[in-house]
Formats: sequence, structure tokens, C-alpha cells
Amino acid sequence: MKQYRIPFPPLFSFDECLWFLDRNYDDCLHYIEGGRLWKALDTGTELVLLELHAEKDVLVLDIHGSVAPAAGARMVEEVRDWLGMNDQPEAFYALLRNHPALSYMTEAFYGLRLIGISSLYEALCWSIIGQQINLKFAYALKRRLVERYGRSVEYGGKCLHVFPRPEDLAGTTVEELRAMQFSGRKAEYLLHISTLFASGALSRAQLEALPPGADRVKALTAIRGIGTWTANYALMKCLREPGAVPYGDVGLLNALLAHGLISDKKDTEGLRRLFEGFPGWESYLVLYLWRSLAVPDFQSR
DNA sequence: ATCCAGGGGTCAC
DNA sequence: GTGACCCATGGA
Repeated sequence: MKQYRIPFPPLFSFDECLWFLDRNYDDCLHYIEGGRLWKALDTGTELVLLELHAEKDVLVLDIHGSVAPAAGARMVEEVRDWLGMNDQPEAFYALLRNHPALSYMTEAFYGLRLIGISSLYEALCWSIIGQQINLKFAYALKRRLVERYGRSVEYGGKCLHVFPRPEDLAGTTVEELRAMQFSGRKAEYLLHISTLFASGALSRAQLEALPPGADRVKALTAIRGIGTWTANYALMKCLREPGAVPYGDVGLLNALLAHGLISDKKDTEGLRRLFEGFPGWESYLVLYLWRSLAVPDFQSR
């Protein structure tokens, strides 16, 4: 086992990270217990188990399994990127603080960071799985997929899975996925995207070569099964694009309605005006609005 | 039973 | 470009 100590950056809360990763949902890609977080990491050549906990203002990372020193330093960077520890949201907090309806968030959600999905393939699959179904069911579907096709690593009684690789899914069939309660359409989308990644026709590097924003959205929405929402969700979670807004997101619209920031769900003008006030921090605004949905009395704010 | 869920494709106009 | 319709299934 190797241990690394990562100091908290300003405006960072590990508790908020844990809260967001948990949210009373059943995410099969990590495990939370007693303030500790476990996650399996695929280095490309091996699987290791990461264990995280906080000691005051330090994030402690334990890596279970044999790891070369250089690999350990790389994993620290992976963790920092995953938990959004490289973001510097001071400017976002300043904007938030000046907003009459949202200023409470700087206290209520203090330190919440955008937790990412470093694999574009996983981000796209997950967003497709989550299309138009409630989150609880979406997490159940993901668990079935991951436990059936993804590899796992075990250490000290903990067994964590990683998301399947494209080639793990490319060989399955629509019928097999339908039997796992995926709709026929989603099964087709997932298989098609798996094929694209497995063949090299689509990759994170390829997408990163395009300028952020409209060009990347256009490249993604050209793929069957990927619409505006899915493309922006993936750009937000994977490439951490500050300007990516999953337009049409039901949760986002509900949060905006609850805060009285739009008049109805078709009020695209009101939505546009609001996001114009948060240039470069649109994705963080989405994140904090999603966060607000879990506050029991958010409607009374 | 009815409506909603972290949408998207297709087709008519 | 907009709107109606379909897809499919669990949750509340």
C-alpha cells in the first residue's frame, strides 16, 4: 500500500464530494462508508483500488496494490482531476454571492466541486443510460452493465468494478441488453458507440482536438443516440468544459423553476439570460442547481 | 391508474 | 425550426 497526502485547495469540501457521490443513489463505481470513499482505477495495464478519506484539510489517498512510484504520482493527479481539485471557483463564488436567489449556495454547498468522468466512453454510455428515465432506475441499469461486463479488483474485503471497455460491450447483442431491461433503442445506441470507440473511430483525444463548444457538440450529436443533452453532459463531465450546459435537463429546469429563475419549462430566454451572468462557470451553475434539488425544502427558498 | 423521469429519433408542416 | 408522436420501463 502506498499513501499520499493531498492538501485541500481553497473552496474545497470533501464532505460535499462524498455527498454528491452518494445522494442516496446506488452508484456501483464507488463505495462510501464512514466518511471513506473507495474506487477502482484502470491504469490501462492493471486495476488498483483507491481509498480516500480526509484528515482536517488534507485528502489522504491510499493505493491498494503494487504500484510503481511514478504511477502513484499519476494517480494523485487522476484523483485531483476526478474531484475537481484543480478548479479554482473563486470567481464563480463571487458571481454566486451577487445573485439574489442563489447567494445562499456559497454557504449551503460550500466546497462542492464538479466530479468528473475521465473516460469519454463511460461518460457517453452513462448519459445514454440516463436518458428519460429516473435516476434510480438508471443506476440500476448501470450496475447490471458494469457487474456483467466490467472487470473488478478486490482488496481487504472490498470489491470494486470499473466500467466496461468498449470491446467488452461491442461483442454483446441488443437481445442481451434488452434482457437486462435496456430499451431496444438504448441497446442499439450503446452497441454503436462501443463499436465506434473499439474501432478508434471516436476517442477523447479526437474530440479534444476540436475547439470547445459548438464544434464538439456538433461532432457528438452527429452520432445516433447523442442529442444536445447527452453531448453537453459528456462535455461537462468528461472534458470539464466550463460552458457546457445540458439544455433541456429536467432536473436543471425544475431547479430553475423552484428558484423562480424561469417562468416555465419553455422559458429558454430566461435560461439564456441566467447563464449569461455566469460566463465560464455555466457547468458549475448547473452543478449547484442540481445540488439544490436534494435540499428537502428547496421549493420554499 | 396516471404522470413523471438527468432525451432522442422521426416525420409532417 | 417547431411540434406531435413513439419509444420503453420503473418510481411515486
